[in-house]
Amino acid sequence: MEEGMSVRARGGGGGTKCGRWNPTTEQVKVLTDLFRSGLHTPSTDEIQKISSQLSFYGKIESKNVFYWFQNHKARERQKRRRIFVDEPKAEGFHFSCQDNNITSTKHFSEISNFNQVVEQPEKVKETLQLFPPNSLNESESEKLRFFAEDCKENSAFSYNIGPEKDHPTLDLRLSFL
Amino acid sequence: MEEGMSVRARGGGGGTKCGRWNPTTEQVKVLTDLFRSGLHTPSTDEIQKISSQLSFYGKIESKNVFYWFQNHKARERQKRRRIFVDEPKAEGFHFSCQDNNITSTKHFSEISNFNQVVEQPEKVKETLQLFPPNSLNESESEKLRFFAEDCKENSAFSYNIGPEKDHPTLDLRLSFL
DNA sequence: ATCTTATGAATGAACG
DNA sequence: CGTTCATTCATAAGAT
Repeated sequence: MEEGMSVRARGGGGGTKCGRWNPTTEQVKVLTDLFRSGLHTPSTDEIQKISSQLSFYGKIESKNVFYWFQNHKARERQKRRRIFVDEPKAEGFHFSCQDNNITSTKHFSEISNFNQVVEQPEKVKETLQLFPPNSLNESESEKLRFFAEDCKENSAFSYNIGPEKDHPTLDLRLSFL
Repeated sequence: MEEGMSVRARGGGGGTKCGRWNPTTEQVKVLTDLFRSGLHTPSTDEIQKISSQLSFYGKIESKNVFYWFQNHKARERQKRRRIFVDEPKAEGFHFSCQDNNITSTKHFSEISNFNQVVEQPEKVKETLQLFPPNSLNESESEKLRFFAEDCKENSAFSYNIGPEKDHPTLDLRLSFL
C-alpha cells in the first residue's frame, strides 16, 4: 500500500489508454505535496489552477484534481477512523463506533408530517391548473421539510414492490404534472 | 479492499437494505428523462407525484426525488463549468476513445450539447409528452456512466518524463495558492 | 490467470 | 445552490 512510488510515469508518453486518468508520478507528487502542506479542500479556482499547472506533466482535467483531493482526504479520514477502532490502545473505554445507520435523522426528525400547507388556491380556470402558486415561493431547503424522513427501519416486512420488473406499459406518461 | 462486486441496479427486489436509496434503472431513466425534458426544479407537489409514480419500480421516498434533482442539476452545472475551463474550444461533440469491451459504458454524451440545454422554461407541466414512442430510448442503460471526455492524445508536446524530469520553464510555483 | 490492493469515478445525502 | 462527506462501484496494478 502506501504511495510507494511505483513506476506509473506514462501519462504523457504514448498510447495512454484513455479509460481513466492515470496520474504521472510528478502529478501525484505535487498533489501529495499540496495535501501535506495543508491544502485538503481546494476551492474550485484552486482546482483549476492546479489542474492547469499539472497539465504540463500529462493529460489531466480539473475533475481529476477534484476527485483526487476528495478521495485522498476521505481515505485519510477513513484510515484514521479505522486505526482508531482497530487499535483500542486505550483500555479505559469501549467504543461502538459504527452503527452503520447513523446517517439518518439528523434534522429530519423535527418535522411533523402535518404541514403548513398554507393554502391550496383553486384557481381552476381553463385547463386545470396543476401548479399551486405557493410552491413557487418555496425555497429548496424548505421543500425538504415536507419530505420528512422516516426510514422505516426496514425490512422485515414492508415493501411489497416485489421484483415485478416486467411491467408492460410504462405508463409513466407523467402528464400528471 | 472490499470484494470487487459487480452487481448494480438491483431492482426493488431483494433485501433492500435501508441504508440509502438505491434507484433502479427504471427510476433513473424516468428521472433523467424528466430532467432532460426541462424539469430541473420540481415543486413539492411534483416531487411527491413523481415519487409516487416511481414507487412502482421500487422503494423510494420524496426526499430521494428531491435530492436527485438537486444533485443532478448541481452536477450538470459543475460539469459544464469545468468543461468551460478544461476545453476552451467548445466543440459540439466529443468522441470516445473507450475501447470496446469492459462493462458497457455506453455513454451517450449527456452534457455535450451545452449550447442548447440552457435554461428552458422551468415549468414543464400539463400534458407533456415525455415518452415519444421512438425517442432516443436507450433500451437499457446500465447506469449513467457518462462523463465522456475526449481523449486527447496529448500529442502536442509530449512530456517525456525521464528519470530526472525537472520542469524547465513552467515550474510549479505552488505559491499561487 | 486469479486474488488483492490501491485508487479513479460516481452519487446519495447533507451542510452552510 | 455550491460544496462537502460517506459509501460504493469499477478498474489498473501487484502479488501469488
